[in-house]
Amino acid sequence: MRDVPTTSPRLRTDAAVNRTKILDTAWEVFATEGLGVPMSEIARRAGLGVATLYRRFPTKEDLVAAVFSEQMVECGDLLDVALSDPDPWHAFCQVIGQMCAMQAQDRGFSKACVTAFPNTAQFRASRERAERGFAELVERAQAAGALRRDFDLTDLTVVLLANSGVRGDTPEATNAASRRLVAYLLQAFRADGGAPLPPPAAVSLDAALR
Amino acid sequence: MRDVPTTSPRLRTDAAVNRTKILDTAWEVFATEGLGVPMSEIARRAGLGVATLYRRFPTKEDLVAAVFSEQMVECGDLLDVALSDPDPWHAFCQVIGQMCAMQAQDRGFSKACVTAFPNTAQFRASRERAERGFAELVERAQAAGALRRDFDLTDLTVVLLANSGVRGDTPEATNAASRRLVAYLLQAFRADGGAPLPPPAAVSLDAALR
DNA sequence: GCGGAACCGGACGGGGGCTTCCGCTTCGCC
DNA sequence: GGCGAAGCGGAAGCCCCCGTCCGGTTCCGC
Repeated sequence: MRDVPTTSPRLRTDAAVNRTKILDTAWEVFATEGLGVPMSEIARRAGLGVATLYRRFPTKEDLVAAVFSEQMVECGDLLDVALSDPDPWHAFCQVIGQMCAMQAQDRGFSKACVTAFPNTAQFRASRERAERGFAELVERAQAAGALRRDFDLTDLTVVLLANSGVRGDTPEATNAASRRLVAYLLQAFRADGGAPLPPPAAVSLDAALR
Repeated sequence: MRDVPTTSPRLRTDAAVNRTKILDTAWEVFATEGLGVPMSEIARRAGLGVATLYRRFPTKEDLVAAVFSEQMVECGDLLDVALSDPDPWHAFCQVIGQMCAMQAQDRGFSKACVTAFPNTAQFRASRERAERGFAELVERAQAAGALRRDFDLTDLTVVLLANSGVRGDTPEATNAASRRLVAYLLQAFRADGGAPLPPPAAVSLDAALR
């Protein structure tokens, strides 16, 4: 999937290996440190020269888009699973929860969602598919009387943006805070209410942004 | 208040005027464009040289901290008002709503909350005062049976972080999204539930980050 | 094996932002 | 009004990061 971007004239074997190395390294680094990491650093960690990165991905944005596109596909898959769930409310909760968990665990993903990424065709496609799937899910959950009727599709964006802002001192704290937020929100999304919450998250305002 | 940081040997009148100019300009620019704006740009808009900024505020962080400290005081005042409200739940909602509104209207404020600001004494003081006040408010609201008992003080941080992540294409969209989020969260914080929501916010994932 | 093309890596250029330096100006006390 | 100190402005220094260039190396078809 990742070796055939569009209509590549087939990469030389060593180049293909390096491309994978770059993608894997970038994925890990972006997830851990965020998108602010220099290209040279990624090259260094991948054990390659900078030129190799730029030959494969002409600009940094291209690299980020490539890494991010994998995540977007993951989101789509996640939605497909949810759509085959017989319980619409359970499916709805799963989707929200898992997307937010992905965001919380991957610093780059959050930023990537918000920053400029409208340039890849594949990206647009995945995204529209996800939106359609989510709309279907919402409709089902509302029809079942589980989801409040004034829930709007744009609320998904609000949730994702809000969740992207949540960040703790450690990955664990971030996850905990995200889970806490999601639990509150799902509570609010429910037509009725009343469910136990996960433990409070140990985050502080002093948490570093980068 | 702003002319006597700690134990200043009294500023020359022109210098004091310029200091105010800097502070006002910085406040406006940070609120509008965020913290990413270069020092030179702030100097230009204030009609001053760069050196003047740096003489008054040795580092950019100092300038941001100075601007932000005014906001923090505002937060404290806001809490005092709430503490004199006879209805604890109403007061609680007001505090959450107003703090989030401040954040939503001021791009710099959100970032400033999250980024490094532990360095000013005045800042620490304001903040601790705010925390104590909020704790008091929470206790009252819980005693009145309006706020759920498993609400934790750290949830305020989660709310503020989440709200700081919400950002639309326009200031209006940002405000709308923030209001929407807050309404959902307050709904979830309530011991029971069920209240109408403000209209959905017209934000998109394509919203620019800076 | 061998030749050419694709590939690799480190050094280099360009730009932008934070911060400092220096000669000139302005204020305010006497 | 005069003089010293504080203030001012713009230019220059420094560092970091994106993106490019060139000489050497490795792969792959024949």
